[in-house]
Amino acid sequence: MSAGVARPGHGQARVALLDAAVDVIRGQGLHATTVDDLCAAAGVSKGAFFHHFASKEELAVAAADHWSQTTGALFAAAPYHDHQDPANRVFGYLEYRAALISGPPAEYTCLVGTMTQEAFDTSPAVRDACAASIFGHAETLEADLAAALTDALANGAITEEVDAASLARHTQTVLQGAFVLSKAANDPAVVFEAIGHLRRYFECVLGRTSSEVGR
Amino acid sequence: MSAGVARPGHGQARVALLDAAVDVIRGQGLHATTVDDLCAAAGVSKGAFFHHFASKEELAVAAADHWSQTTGALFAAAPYHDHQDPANRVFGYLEYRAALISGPPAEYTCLVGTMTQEAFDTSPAVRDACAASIFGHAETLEADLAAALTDALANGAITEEVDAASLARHTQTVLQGAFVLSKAANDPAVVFEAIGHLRRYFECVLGRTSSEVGR
DNA sequence: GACAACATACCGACTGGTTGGTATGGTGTT
DNA sequence: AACACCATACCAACCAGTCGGTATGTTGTC
Repeated sequence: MSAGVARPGHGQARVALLDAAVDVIRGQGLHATTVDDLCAAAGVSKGAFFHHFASKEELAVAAADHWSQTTGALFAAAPYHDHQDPANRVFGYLEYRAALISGPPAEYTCLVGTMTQEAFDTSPAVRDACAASIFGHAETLEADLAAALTDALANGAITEEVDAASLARHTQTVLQGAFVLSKAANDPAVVFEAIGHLRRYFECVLGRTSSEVGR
Repeated sequence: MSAGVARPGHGQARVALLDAAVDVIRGQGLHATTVDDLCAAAGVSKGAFFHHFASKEELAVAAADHWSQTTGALFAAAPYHDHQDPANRVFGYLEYRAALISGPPAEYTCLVGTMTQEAFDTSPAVRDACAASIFGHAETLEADLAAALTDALANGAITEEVDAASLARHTQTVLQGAFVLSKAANDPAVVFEAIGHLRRYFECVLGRTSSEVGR
């Protein structure tokens, strides 16, 4: 994804380093990734690194923010928002997540999920940035889930309404867990499996199937 | 949990180090944990460390195996196996998992889930040991789930049977994901939430409620 | 049961390579 | 010429792993 060999142009070192951080850290974790690793992957010198970031920890925080922004933009522009029915937007989100899974785990797993585990005790700043990214992304699903739930309640499809915010968080729970198992097995199949279970759960909670979602 | 101050008795250094590894690595990850950290936590010298383990990586593999054995024994002796109904054994498992959640995240989260993320690219041996632990534990749920599913199918509670092995894996997916979110938020509540969603999913898939499980 | 011979368990100072971070110098743009 | 941007050389701290040595059993022999 990132440059690698070719040296980035003038003024591009910062983003090159952030992109490299996403690639490398997802594979080997934050602490196993050295500053030199990042510089090499970004095709940038150590001077450039410390010109833009005061410390490795500051880069990690910036990488988490960068991740939030790039993935946020990706999902904001995704086609599933076009569905009229809010439930279809929810199912469309799951389909879109599945469509993003390809290649080795380091390319489709989540940066902030990986960093969270390591940063928990060693760096509150990184941990908080990761938390903001995960829970911030979950919040983008809340409105659609809430609308789908009230629709289902009005239609009589369900009798009991579960909490939309909690359901949105659960989506991230399942995906993060799927990434862990997927890395352990070194196999993307686990992620598809998990998304399938999550879709079935949503069908149950929303009292309907997802068959009408255009594939 | 482990000794800490008091020096362990003769012949106890190995288990002291393994117990210390479980505690420390769950908090700060594998690579951020130094050999000296582990020796200090175990109350053992560096010489003892390298007497028992040829390298830090070998300790990590041994710690994963140790984790498999201790947790395996814990769950094997857990009371949920006593239920007559296989579905109740499944719901009892979830209750038992929830009952284990208390204190800070480093005390209730999963060692091998934490190490998986870091070891993925850096150490295949550790990754494989983690995978064996996770998927091995999932397999202990398969029989009960399969039995509960065939029961439900026979009772007419459900019409379509989902794969028991996949469902067992999904249990671990949800728990691992819950641990990630729980560390990010530094809050055990997310885990309870996730187990609640998983229970509701099982109720849906098994076509019944879990109310009759003795609390 | 005493004693030699050996094996296992452990200690802690030391080392050589690594790593995060710095100091300084160079280059292009305004 | 001033400034942002970046490269290279370098440093001090750190860390995995080593090594000589001690202490505590264990085993066999008489």
